[in-house]
Amino acid sequence: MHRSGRFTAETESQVLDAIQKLGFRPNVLARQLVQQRTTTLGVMVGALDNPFYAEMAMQIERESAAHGFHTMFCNTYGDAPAEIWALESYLDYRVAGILFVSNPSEPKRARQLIERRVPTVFVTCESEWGDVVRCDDEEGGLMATQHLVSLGHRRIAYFSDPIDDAANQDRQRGYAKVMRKAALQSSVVRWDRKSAGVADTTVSETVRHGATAIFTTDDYGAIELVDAADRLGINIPRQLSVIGFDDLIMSGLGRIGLTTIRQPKMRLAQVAVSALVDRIKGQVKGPPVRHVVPVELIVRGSTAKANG
Amino acid sequence: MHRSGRFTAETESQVLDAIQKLGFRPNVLARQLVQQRTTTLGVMVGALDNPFYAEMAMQIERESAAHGFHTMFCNTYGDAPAEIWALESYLDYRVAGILFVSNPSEPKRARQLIERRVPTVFVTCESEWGDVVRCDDEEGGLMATQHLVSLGHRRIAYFSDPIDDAANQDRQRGYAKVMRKAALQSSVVRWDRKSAGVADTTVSETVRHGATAIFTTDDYGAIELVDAADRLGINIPRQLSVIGFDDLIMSGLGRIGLTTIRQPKMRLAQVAVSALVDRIKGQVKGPPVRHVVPVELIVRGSTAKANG
DNA sequence: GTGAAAGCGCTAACAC
DNA sequence: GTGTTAGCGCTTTCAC
Repeated sequence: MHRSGRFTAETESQVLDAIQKLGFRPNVLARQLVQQRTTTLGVMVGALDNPFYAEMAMQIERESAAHGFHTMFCNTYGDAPAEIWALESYLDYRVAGILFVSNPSEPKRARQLIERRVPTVFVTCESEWGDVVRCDDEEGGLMATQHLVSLGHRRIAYFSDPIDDAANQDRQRGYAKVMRKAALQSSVVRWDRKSAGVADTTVSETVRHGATAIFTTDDYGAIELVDAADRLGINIPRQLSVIGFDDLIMSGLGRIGLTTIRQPKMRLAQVAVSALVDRIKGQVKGPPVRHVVPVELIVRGSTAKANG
Repeated sequence: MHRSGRFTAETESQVLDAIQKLGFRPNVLARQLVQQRTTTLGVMVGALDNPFYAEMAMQIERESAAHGFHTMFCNTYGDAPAEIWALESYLDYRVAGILFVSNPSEPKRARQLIERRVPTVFVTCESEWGDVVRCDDEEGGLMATQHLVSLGHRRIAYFSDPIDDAANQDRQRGYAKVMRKAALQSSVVRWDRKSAGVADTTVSETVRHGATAIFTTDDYGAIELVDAADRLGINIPRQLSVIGFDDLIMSGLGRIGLTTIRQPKMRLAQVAVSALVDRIKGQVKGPPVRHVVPVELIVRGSTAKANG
């Protein structure tokens, strides 16, 4: 604005009033076009009806806004074409950066589309070429399994996600390490939770085979297992201990009371958005950076001493 | 594309290859600038860590994508300045339309900012000047209360949200109508769920005053009440029936088992996005339109016959 | 300091 | 049809 003495204060305020009244707003599109940079972030997130993603999305949006960035969201929903469409749109919009909250369904395509073109950060998931912000998933797996072992459980099953991503693998590795150390036999169950009734049969099988505890790769799955156990009349935690991973808001409800490994979602979002913004501003250059955020064991009612 | 015989097929495919290889993508900003229209939608949504908003956000994003529109989200979080910032940003971005999923915290400011400038649809909330897509909230209130009355309850309390929006009022009106008709005394409790321990004292008070049933204005609140009742040792539904509103995914969990009035979230999103797109394309003109979507009673375990 | 001019990457309108 | 041109609304540069 030209604040010279050229115009009287009156004229100036009249102009300002007019701007207010007419609701004039500078055109961001034009500015961004000429400046060759935007303040838009593209966020790829698994379905928002999964509370973990919803909670992450919320934190990311808040954090981005705090940095002056606007967020465009896409529920990938495991739908590869939709994901590619969104990714291409982000490029067309010349987003300043991209945030993956869940693994791309077509990692190679995603990579060739965006690598070296727009800064990208992977939160809660893995990548060979972009910055990664993750919890210490192996440590979490260790803590979860150790918790169960220290409660006297000997037959502990690990329930893995059908989407076998890095987080899942690391948690499983933590599990396997503790089991080996304790000279216990590992038992990994991969279940497809999409199909109805699968939880029931899987839990029932697992218990029939003698398991007294289950470590599930995420809370949302754990809650389904608890639901199944309830239906089957299997008492939790008396007959079966269940521990999850994530610490969703709903996991803390009295009726759910899920013991779990907490992922600090706000912290993850903060680190991820900061990392992305640093890349965008060019304050960080060079090879991919990895950020690891610590996890925490939250003990609630779904785990108890093994009887006998 | 110029598909004349001017160039050989070979040349053409070479060019196309180059486009692919270099990852050329047309600049949406430039196109939108010259076309004077965008395919971006701005969505104002209460905090995404509230499952109702998360579920709505997901449906809206999916539906928008199906119409070829991109969504920018803002968690209002009841934070008026953040909301205004987002709204102004949407205008700066020249969004094609705006969707309110929760009431603006500053309705007047919001109105003067966007009215007659960009098409706006209010889903699940109310407006005097924009299109509205809502459930039949009064009918829902009627159904919920009728359900409790028909179970033999005489002292039924209505738990209202501190944010006394139109949806809340309509549900309350439905409640009041049924109570009057049944010659029962209404009892409306307004509680501020933000403060800790409030649920406990409020529930305890309500039961002490003789209530055997509570109708809460939303499931998320109802679940908190159930949690409180559990802590207080009040058995649900034996001593206290609880019915909510929304039908969140988590309300259907065995351990929650909340009787509720379902808002069809997918349908709401479809109608809302269609209405908005119609306005954007100019296929609908003139005064605000109201769309009403029917609700449905879902009976689960949190309500039962009144004893005595 | 101030004002004019160039140009960001597209689309639409217009001659040819 | 096909090639050229103007211009969307800004920022930046460069004379003055």
